[in-house]
Amino acid sequence: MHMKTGVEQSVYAILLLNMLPDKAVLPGEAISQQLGVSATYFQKLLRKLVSADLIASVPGIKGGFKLKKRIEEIRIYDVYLAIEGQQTLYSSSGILCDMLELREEDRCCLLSDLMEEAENAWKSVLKKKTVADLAEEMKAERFAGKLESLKAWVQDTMVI
Amino acid sequence: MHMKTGVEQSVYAILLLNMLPDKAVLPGEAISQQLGVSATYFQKLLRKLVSADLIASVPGIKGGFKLKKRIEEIRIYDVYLAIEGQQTLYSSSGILCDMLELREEDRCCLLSDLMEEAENAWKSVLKKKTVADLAEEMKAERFAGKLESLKAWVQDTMVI
DNA sequence: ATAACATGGATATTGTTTATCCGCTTTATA
DNA sequence: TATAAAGCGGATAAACAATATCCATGTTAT
Repeated sequence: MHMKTGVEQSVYAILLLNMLPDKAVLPGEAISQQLGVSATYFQKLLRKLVSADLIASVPGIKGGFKLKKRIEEIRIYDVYLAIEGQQTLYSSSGILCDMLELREEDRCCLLSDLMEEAENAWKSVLKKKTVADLAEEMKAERFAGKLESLKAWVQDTMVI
Repeated sequence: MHMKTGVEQSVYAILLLNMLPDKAVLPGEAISQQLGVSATYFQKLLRKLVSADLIASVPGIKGGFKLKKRIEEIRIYDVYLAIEGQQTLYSSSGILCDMLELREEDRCCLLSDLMEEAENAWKSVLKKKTVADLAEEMKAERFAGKLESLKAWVQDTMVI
């Protein structure tokens, strides 16, 4: 039971895209190179972010990706949902139904309600924080110098 | 990202063991047969419950498993922990460290704190409920008849 | 027309979970 | 004291999910 690495990668990709000036885009390959992850696979994840309407894609030469929403409007939960999908953390395998010889419709799993509550508690924390909050944290002094290099890289790499 | 099926199986196994009179045990094979799961694999899970001190095992002929703690003292969280282990739901892959060229020791993952908080929120729900609470819910009328059959099966199958 | 990009499907690789097998120890009982 | 039935632990296989690659296609600036 472990969160996919794509969630972390996506959050940082979004932070990169946020450094773009208006109208500019960043090619998928450049992003994955900066993140240090598999380019071909990360393209698949970028697709999921597009489907979730978090980022937009521009095809053709001078194409790439850019934000579709402002980072203030992108919760960590939204990124999680885009990458991991709707699947719940727990789903009953119906053991109790089988043991008690009840029909599935009777919803006889004793754990479902609790697990749902737990998952909601978990999600609600992810809903509290936006990518903008993280961008704010990234302004800390200890990052300052390196952050400038990163912004410079974006300026160099973006296409307009 | 999905919880192992062993957690649900273990909870119901514990509920079965709770139907045993003092001194009696239930062989692992009988338990897995009742649950309708793979016997050889479920033995491994039973071992984890033993290691976690939730149940006790008795070797030799007339051996088997019985509860070590009262179900009032077994939280769903304890079962989860026994089966899934200490591994956290999220762990940083250090992407930001790499991008900003910082050392790992600088703990520069922006998500870690949030994810830890979310996981704690999740766990705290699992800590609120004990297996005894579920045993109580199982007394509902709609289960009544079948529950008696189950208890009868335990009486028939247990060894003393 | 061409080159650089995203798209989507098919497929391979890797890792984790689930499942099996076997040789071992333990213990009640014949 | 031999035996049978149980748990124990290590090695290994099978099934599944996550990660990664490849390729044919569509789009667009030059």
